[in-house]
Amino acid sequence: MSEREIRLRLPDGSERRVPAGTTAREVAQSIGARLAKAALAAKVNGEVVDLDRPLQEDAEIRILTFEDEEGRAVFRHSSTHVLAQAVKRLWPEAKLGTGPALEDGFYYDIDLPHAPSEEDLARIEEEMRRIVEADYPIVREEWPREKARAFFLERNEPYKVEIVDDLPPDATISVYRQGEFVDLCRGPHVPSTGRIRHFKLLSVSGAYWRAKEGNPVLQRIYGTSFERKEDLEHFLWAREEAKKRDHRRLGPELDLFTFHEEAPGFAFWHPKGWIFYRELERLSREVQERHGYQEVRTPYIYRAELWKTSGHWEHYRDNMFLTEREDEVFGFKPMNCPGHCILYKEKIRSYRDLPLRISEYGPLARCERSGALHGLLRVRGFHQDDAHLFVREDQIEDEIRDVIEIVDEIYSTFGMRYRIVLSTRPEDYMGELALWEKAEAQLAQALQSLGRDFRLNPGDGAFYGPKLDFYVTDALGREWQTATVQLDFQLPVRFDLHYVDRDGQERRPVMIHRAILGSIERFAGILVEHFAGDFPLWLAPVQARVLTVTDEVKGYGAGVRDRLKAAGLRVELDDRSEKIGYKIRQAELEKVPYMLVVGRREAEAGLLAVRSRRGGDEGAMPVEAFAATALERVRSRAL
RNA sequence: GCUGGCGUAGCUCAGUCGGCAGAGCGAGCGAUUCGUAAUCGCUAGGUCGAGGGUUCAAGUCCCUCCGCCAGCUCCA
Repeated sequence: MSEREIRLRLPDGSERRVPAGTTAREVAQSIGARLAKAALAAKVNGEVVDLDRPLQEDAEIRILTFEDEEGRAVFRHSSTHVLAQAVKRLWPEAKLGTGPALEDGFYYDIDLPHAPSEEDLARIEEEMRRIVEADYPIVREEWPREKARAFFLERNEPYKVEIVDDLPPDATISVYRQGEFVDLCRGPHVPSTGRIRHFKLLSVSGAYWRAKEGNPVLQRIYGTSFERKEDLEHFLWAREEAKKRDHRRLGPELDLFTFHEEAPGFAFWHPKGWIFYRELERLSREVQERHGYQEVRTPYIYRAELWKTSGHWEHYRDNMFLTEREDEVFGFKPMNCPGHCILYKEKIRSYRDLPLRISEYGPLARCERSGALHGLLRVRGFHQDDAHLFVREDQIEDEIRDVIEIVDEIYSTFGMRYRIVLSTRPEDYMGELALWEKAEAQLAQALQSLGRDFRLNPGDGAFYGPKLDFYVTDALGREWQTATVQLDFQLPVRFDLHYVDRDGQERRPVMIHRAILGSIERFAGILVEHFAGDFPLWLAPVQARVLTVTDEVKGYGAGVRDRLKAAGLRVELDDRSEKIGYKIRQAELEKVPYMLVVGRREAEAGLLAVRSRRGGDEGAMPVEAFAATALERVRSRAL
């Protein structure tokens, strides 16, 4: 047998020669014992494979560990097999569906006679622990189609049989074996069950087989797993913490907003919540005015004719609130763009008028399906920090750069980081190919010129234009899609928009839909959770509360409150005949940033004693000195 | 919209086998005049989500609807 050699290129650029047939595991071992121990799978020429896969050709290879997104996916995927094995041991009649990895966990859809209870989950976990202890090797086998089909048929796994039957004729059919358990699976997997040491089953819900209504409902068992115990513990802590700061609990508790069944999907903003909401709008207006945006307010109900022109009638009608009057159908606007197109058309536009930036904070309504509603995060009635930019083709790049600067200004104010995803032309695109390519190049160029990393999501754009989506990360590490920049080549055609170019010719502008906070309602909900209701001073509905120690200083307290109010702070007075500790406790629970204690000492010296929610007792100071510091924090929107 | 679960005082929850609707917190009133996270006492507070049914009797059992929750789905 000839000892053929192959060349492997490692991520650090180095190259090494090994005999053909060397496994990824052996490569990892040759790199280092630590890496070999951490190795979960390997990425060979872009394909994620088992560590035991023999390498036959020259390749780029990367050993995947839990630090890699793909490594985690393999780890979680193997976790689902441990889960499935445990369930099959406890309920042999269970029929397995599919069990993929999620971003921070996994699930397995299983046909069980009854929904597993909390106790059942505990039993499954116990069984999983035994499987992990046993440390079964996870072994890949490739089978002929008929063998796989017969095997799963015989084991009474109709869903698996269905998957086998649906695989393309030329597909390699692989199964993975661990102990007595065999699952149809493309893989790859971690080397043995002993790797899945730290896991937790989280919840159960129903899910249709293959996500198709009408199909049988399987029990979807959710769980998560980590390589390190601390990471699992941190994950579970963050989950608990998320529950605690759920905006649906904190909102009413802090008297910000409520929901009522009389108007599902629409928020009632209370006085305190509305102060917070308006501060968000104010920030948006400030930034956008500086960037040359012009705010307008357009109608919220239009004749159906308008929605036919815009294409919403065809594509979005199911999500619209429609109403009929005098034999005519009207629709409440789900978006501002058609109204802004009407504004654009009012005049003949010159190339000099562009870019034209029209912003609006008006009410929007989308009839989200009842099951989709979720506090402020998914509502039917909302407002966006919306704007439509009408630009020449050659202005796209500059304009995108300007939008990204706005995004920066706004998100840095909240101390939130974000990442950008560029989605490009889908298969069913409309419009000219040349325009698409030019626009996509400008989007990428804008990002590159600002030195921004971004992920490419090829083919995920809308049929009318490519887009940028922004995902912000909150204090618990959760990601939220908020800002979006959407190029639109179709609406200008539908509304027959044009401008007169330098040469006197009429040309088609490109429209850019963009929102930075997105739905302000939704963003408000995200912020409540991000700050756990503990808002920075500029957002706090009540910025300071004057607390009197005894009744004899009521008058002084009222005076202090009035002076601070006059200075421009949002201040309340608590002069009830309660003990100071009680008043402080209450103010703390209401998350008031500054508690200003006034007793006889302060009254005599003309001072106030500052206690800040974050810093505790900060000592006494003159009223005006406090006002000046506080106002400066508000002005700078300090965190 | 679909699957499953839930709905009792402002909030959190208890309510057994169908047999007089409860607690804590909060609220109101009164007393207390106190120095950095809970002073004491008294009082009020309910269409048990809505409608229908079974029963001598329904918070409890059955049906329909509404809302909420976990998912699915959707997200021109």
